[in-house]
Formats: sequence, structure tokens, C-alpha cells
Amino acid sequence: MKENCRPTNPGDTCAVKGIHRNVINSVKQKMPESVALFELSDFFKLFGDSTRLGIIWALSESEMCVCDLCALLKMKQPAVSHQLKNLKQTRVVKSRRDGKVVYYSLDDEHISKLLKMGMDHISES
Amino acid sequence: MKENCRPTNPGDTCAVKGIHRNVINSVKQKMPESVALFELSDFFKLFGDSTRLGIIWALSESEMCVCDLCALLKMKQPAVSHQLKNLKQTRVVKSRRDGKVVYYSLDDEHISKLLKMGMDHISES
DNA sequence: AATTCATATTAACATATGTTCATATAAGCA
DNA sequence: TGCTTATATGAACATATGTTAATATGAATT
Repeated sequence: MKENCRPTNPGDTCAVKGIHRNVINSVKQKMPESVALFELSDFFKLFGDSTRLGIIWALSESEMCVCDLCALLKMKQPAVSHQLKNLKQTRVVKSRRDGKVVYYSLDDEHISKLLKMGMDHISES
Repeated sequence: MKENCRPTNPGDTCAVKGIHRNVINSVKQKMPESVALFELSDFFKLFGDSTRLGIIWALSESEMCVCDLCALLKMKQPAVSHQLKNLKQTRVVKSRRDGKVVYYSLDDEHISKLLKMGMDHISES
């Protein structure tokens, strides 16, 4: 790629360097650490799959066991367990055991708020 | 409420069919249409990539042009444009043109709230 | 109109991510 | 103990998704 950038003011360069230096610098200071961005995207990624989102939504309505989730969402049991593992590792979901049955529920109230907010957004077409 | 995996009624079976029929039915009624779940997960998917999340976060701080985003995030221009296209199609982002330069900004106030909420969640370790 | 430059697009490629099958674990019950 | 059941795990496979490189578009200036 050629270097095709003509500065209009000193400090204002373009093409892969940015036209508005002041804006860039100002925003740069407000950006989260790149590590935080990775964590945050990993978090949102959990909501980015429809089957997992189904699980999350269901758990936002009621505590449920693995078996019930399978029935509700018509998924195979290992698939549900896998997703629940992901969700648990990232503390979206918590579990309690009662005999053979393991019950899952949302770990946090933020989660259902996030769900509703997202739904609001796509609803206002 | 709790019962074992033994069918109490015909039709109440476990193993891939669900233990707690009443819970399942109750939650089922509160679940969004599966189409809505797909749309919603597609929406959240946009936040599930760290480079795209970088773009979104940056735009939540200030309107910026493509070129500036490249400089800020150290990304190649086609990559930025590509992501912006995704974001625009789903109305996360809007654009305005001023001469040769196209400026992007968030289309909605919900978006930055979502960002902050997510960040709050992962911060409370 | 020709040229320059900011941005957009397309298709090929690489990688991440979800699903599946087979199997393992853990708990209750005979 | 053995057996059954609910859940968990591991590895192979399939697919989705982001990146890249090459190229195209469109606006402004000359």
C-alpha cells in the first residue's frame, strides 16, 4: 500500500496514520486496556450464540436443571453441558447440586438487564 | 417442586425430556420467538470481537473517521471498513459523509450503556 | 476530464467456535 | 457392591467468522 497522505496541518496526517490527531489522542486516553477489551469481548461473545442465549434467557426466568434445559431447547445433553461450562467459567451462571441433579441459575442480576436492553434495541426497528 | 427422574405422569420422563414439566412449560411461555433469539444473538455477536469492540468503544467516546480509527486501533483500512459495514447494517453505527471523509458514530445511546454494563460485570471479579 | 485519495468491496484464506459421539464421573438405590 | 441415572468431559469434525490482499468506487481538486 502506498503512502498517500497529505497533511493539512502540521500533526494532521492521514492514510493509516489518522487525520485528526487531537481526536485520536483524546480517545486513546479513554480507551480501556487492550486486555480489558479482550475480556469484555469474551464476555459478550457468550451472548452471541443463539443456543447459549436461549439457555441464558431461560435461566433468567427460572432456575433449571440440565435435563430440563435439554427438553426446553431441544438440545442434546452434552451440548447443553458444554455451554453451561462456558457460562460458569465466566461467572454468568452458577450451579448447585441436589443429589444427582444439578441446578443452574444466573449468577448476577446484570445479566438479565443486559438481555432486556439488547432486546429493546433490536425491537426498535 | 423437586422430584426424581421417575415419571409421575405419562409424558413426564427425564433423560433428554425434562424432569420438571411445570417449570419447562412456564419458562417456555416466557421465551422469545426463536427468530428473536437469533436476531438478538447476532446483535450481541457484534460485541464479541475485540477489534470490533475497540471500534465501538472508540465511537462511544467520539465521532471518528475511518482513517482515524485505523490509526487509533492500528488496524488496516479494509479491516476497519469491513467491521464498520457490519456495524452499520445492524444499526449499531451510523455514518455521515463530508467530502471524501466518512465519519462514524454510535447510532444509539443504548450501546454505550451496554458497554459500561459489560465492563462493570467483568470488573467485579 | 484526469488525477488523487479516503473509503468500500470481493474472494481466498486462516482460525476460532459449536456440535457430536463416545465415554467418564458422581450420586442414589437395590 | 452392582446398577441406573443425571451430568461432565475429550477429541474429531464441521461450520462460521475475521483477516488479508487486490481491486473498485466515489468525491474533490486541478
